[in-house]
Amino acid sequence: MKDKLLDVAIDHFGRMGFEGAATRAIASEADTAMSSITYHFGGKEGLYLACADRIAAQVRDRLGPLLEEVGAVQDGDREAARNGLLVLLGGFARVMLDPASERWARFVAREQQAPSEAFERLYRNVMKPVSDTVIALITVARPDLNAQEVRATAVTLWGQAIALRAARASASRIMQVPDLKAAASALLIERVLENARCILSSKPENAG
Amino acid sequence: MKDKLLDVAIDHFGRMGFEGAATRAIASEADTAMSSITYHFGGKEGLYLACADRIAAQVRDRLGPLLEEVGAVQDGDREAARNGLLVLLGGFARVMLDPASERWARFVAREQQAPSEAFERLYRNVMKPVSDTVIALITVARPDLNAQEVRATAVTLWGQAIALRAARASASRIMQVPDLKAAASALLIERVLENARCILSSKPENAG
DNA sequence: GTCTATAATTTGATAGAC
DNA sequence: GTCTATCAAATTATAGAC
Repeated sequence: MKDKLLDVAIDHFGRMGFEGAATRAIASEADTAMSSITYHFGGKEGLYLACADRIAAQVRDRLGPLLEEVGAVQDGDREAARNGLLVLLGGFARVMLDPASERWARFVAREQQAPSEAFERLYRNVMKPVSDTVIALITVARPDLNAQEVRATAVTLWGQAIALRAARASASRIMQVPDLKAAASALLIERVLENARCILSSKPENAG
Repeated sequence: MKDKLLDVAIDHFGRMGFEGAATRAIASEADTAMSSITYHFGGKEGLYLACADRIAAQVRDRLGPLLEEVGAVQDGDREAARNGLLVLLGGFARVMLDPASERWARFVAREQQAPSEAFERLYRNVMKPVSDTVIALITVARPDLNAQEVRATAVTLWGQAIALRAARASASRIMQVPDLKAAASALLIERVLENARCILSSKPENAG
């Protein structure tokens, strides 16, 4: 029952925000009484934070294997770093385009715009582990960039994929399709990776 | 008074969503009575749609001059198309990083995740004019891409800049700064443009 | 653990004075 | 145009039965 409440709550909070979502409506859709929320989570705010923890756990399950796969890369092995980044970025873009990410992505998008304690948990449990790996790989792939340039590259590189979810309504209109189904998604991922190859291969005179 | 109500409403709707925002609180912060909203906008929903129109007008004022500046590019003039795109993308990224866009960006971000009639108005009045120009320019700058690849490139290219606002909380943490002030912003814009140069200059064997 | 019943607030809309 | 007063409905939290 806790899990069902959380799934429904993530959807409601994502669609209507913390204030807009009604615990009564959440409980009702989860086929239980509103007071179950008080019992399990202590109240509306406890439920909200538990949603963040659940999202973090789900995304970790999905990206964790990829993170381990690209794990450690030898210093100076640009080719390996580049390939690792492409695997990671491709996987991330697929998650962003996956219909299953729609529900929790709304929740995360709100937290990005107005971060609360829930964002702290999301950042600590998912975003930071991913970005640490990405930064390490870019440092190897682009030895010509200084530390801050590497971080800025991480932001812009991943931004391409983030926007596929964050600006999804615009993206599907620009692609002239009612929704980002298989064909359009494949094309977008291909572009993200093609752009990434170009970005990560710059300044080849320093290459290894 | 209408304008003051709209400014406050954009902020409240952006922060708490349509359901979460309270007309009473909006009116109060605008130093007027709640019934003013009924009088001027017919109700909560009328106020919400008027917010979208106001945002569209503001962004148009800001991007309009740039759109005209890069306006028409000769077919085959890759250099001009590339430069126009860099001007446009740089201007757009600056808007995304501008603290002034924070308020209305929250409103737009919500509409991207769960589009309503308000998104229609935003798309028609701002996003489409911009994307039409971008697509035309990319078509010239990258003659090796087919029509759908051009559109996908527009999405990913602009995605870099969109994420600077849509994932701002993550971006500032990754850049290790409390907020994206001048120094970090300049670095991010520089990276966006550098990446864009790389992406737009690919396949130079077809170049002009 | 789950439920019903209820208390205390808050909400959007509206009527009507000025 | 702007205000106050008021209504019906919906909100969260809580008490207490089972």
